[in-house]
Amino acid sequence: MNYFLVKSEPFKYSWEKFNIDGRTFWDGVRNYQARNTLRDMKEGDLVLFYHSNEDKAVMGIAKVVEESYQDPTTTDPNWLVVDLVPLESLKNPVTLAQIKAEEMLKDIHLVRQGRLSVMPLKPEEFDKIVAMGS
DNA sequence: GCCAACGTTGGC
DNA sequence: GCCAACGTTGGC
Repeated sequence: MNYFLVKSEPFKYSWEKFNIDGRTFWDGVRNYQARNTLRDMKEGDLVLFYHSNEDKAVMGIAKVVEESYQDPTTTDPNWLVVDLVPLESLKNPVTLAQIKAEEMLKDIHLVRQGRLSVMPLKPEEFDKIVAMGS
């Protein structure tokens, strides 16, 4: 079981919209490092859903239900998507400021490499953020 | 709205 | 293959 974090701008695709949809394919990744991470996602892996810009907070937990396949929004074979379903909302969204303030979380990609839109998390980092949000 | 970080592109 | 220029992202 692996753990990840994905980012979305809330006005583009929000956690609320994701919950209404019930399932989505994670498209629009146009960065090789992020693509490689998508490729590593396996069915059943857990993914934190982060809102950039307005909220700057982790909103909830999603689950990978379909491993990577060709991005249906392009014919360019370089790009992939995975299918995600929402699992649960965090009671208290965990803000970027809170994450930065945590000693064990200050080195995660979200902080160190802010522009990356899909990134791996260590199990203990995932657990920590979920615990902070409960 | 500004700016820093950083990935990508293209000229040489 | 290097590196400057440029574009994009995202925090502030």
